[in-house]
Amino acid sequence: MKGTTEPKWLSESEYAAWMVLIGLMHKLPGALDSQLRRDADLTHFEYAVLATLSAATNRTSSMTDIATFASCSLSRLSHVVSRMEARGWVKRSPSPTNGRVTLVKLAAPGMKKLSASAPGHVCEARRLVFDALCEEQLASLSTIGTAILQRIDAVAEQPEVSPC
Amino acid sequence: MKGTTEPKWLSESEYAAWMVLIGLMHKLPGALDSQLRRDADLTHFEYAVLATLSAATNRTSSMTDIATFASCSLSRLSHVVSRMEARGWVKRSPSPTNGRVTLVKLAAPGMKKLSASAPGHVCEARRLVFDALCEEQLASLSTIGTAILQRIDAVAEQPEVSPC
DNA sequence: CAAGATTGAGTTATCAATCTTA
DNA sequence: TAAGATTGATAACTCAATCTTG
Repeated sequence: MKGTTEPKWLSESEYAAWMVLIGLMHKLPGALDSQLRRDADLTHFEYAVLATLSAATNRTSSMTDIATFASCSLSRLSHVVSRMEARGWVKRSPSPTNGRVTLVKLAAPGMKKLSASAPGHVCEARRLVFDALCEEQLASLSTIGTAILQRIDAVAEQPEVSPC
Repeated sequence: MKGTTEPKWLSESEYAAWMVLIGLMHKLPGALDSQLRRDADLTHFEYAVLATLSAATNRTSSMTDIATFASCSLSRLSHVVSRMEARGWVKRSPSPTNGRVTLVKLAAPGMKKLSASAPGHVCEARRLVFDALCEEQLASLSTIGTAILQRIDAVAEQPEVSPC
């Protein structure tokens, strides 16, 4: 795909893109956490969980489904949901139709928390990302990001197979 | 810039791009960590520190400069460098020209560790990212990422100023 | 036994306070 | 006093082990 470049190492343009991507990966989460922590006493990950639930049917979702949406391990989610439940934002209950499944429901205080923090967070997203991009770049970002995510998901299935 | 969209909320295309970006932020670090932990008993962040030092003049750099390159806090870096020093990978010493500055030098075992783990890591980078993109997308990724990083750095300077 | 989820132990990150030197 | 860096306490994450249900 990249012509005749040596496959084991990165080309100059690849290296440049890699550095940018790594920098983005390290800085964007921190920047989002900063704003939410400062203004709403909320982790970006907690925000993501609240947002996922608010968009779900009946504001309820299973642990596994939330973990899929939020791109995290079930273990991490379980710890976080425990803290959120202790704060009264969500409520856990076993699924009536499948005893193995835990359903998480967004409670009123959690919805209130989300509503209160959403405008500031959206504003920060606009400041950090969308104000910097034109329509074309926005579409490009979606396409490129989606392609990479597909790779990550595919590799997660077969981590041991090394093509090198 | 986005025409007549309501500034407080995201448009459909913005929302789609945002979800992709968040997913990427959550998954890519984990994917890189997985490969390095499994194959080299190394965090991606530790790898980044080693790589930064290997590229520096005399394989030596100040804490502040490393933190800038690796996009992290000085505090986090200090803890990590302590662990790396305990493993014999790097060595700290006060700067002879400025007593406030700590210089970190990449030691032979650290260089060996980096050399041993680099091919596998580069391979994973290729698998996850570059194999999925054409030349044009690669360039686009650099441009877009750079634009966002500039915003993040600018906001980091003036976090309290909210334009909403 | 496998899927869904939880737990606890150990590790790493974050925040605020501190220390030293220019 | 501010820059550069470190430290310790607290909080969060990761991994492996475990538990329960289908």
